[in-house]
Amino acid sequence: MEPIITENQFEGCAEVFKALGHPARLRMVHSLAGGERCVCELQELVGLDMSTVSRHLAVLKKAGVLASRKQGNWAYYSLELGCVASLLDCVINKKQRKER
Amino acid sequence: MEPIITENQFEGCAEVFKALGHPARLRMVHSLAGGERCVCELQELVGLDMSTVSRHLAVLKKAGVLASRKQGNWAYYSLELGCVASLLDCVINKKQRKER
DNA sequence: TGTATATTTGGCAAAATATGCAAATAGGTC
DNA sequence: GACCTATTTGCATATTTTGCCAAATATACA
Repeated sequence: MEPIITENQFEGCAEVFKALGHPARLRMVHSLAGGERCVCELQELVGLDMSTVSRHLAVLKKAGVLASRKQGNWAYYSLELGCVASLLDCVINKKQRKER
Repeated sequence: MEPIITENQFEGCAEVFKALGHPARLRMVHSLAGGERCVCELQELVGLDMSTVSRHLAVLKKAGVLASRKQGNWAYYSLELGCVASLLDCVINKKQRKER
């Protein structure tokens, strides 16, 4: 009953973690855990160039972390991989407990 | 009661995810979830140069994911951030459900 | 002391990533 | 149609990551 993890699964999984492994992207994901936002809101949140934000969002979408929909001129992003929200809590709590 | 996440927390958290965001590192972490291993065992697992494995392990240790102890000639690494094991399961299960 | 083994570190080249600016898209409005 | 706005894409550059080889460490053993 050992669940065997294939190389493909490791790679897909690593892609998710890699996508989360950037402060700006993590901050945006955390914000999106509270509901969908448009790119301009996220841009204001992280304070990077709009084009840079757009690229970060593309990374997260490609990894399967986010979904997006277009409405008029705006693009709205939302959390697709729901468990990511608890991942964040988990890591923050663990680290916290150690650091103080 | 809103838990405010500081910039430092985001960065520490991102460092953890970043450390997990590489297939070889993820594979080693998954193996270490089953108990501590020496570097040579992990080297065999991932099939990279020993020096490369050592550096990967250093990344994980720096992020707080792994701990290490030295005994004789051998260095043993073990999982320090326990929740990481369930993170992996969480992401793999989510992705799996979507892909097939 | 010398030798063997496990691990880490220094150096380097190739590849990937991050970022901003400018240009291209796409969808609105007049 | 022309114009405005939000977003994405092309390009250039700086930085980081990855991987190996070779050298340095450290520890055990004879």
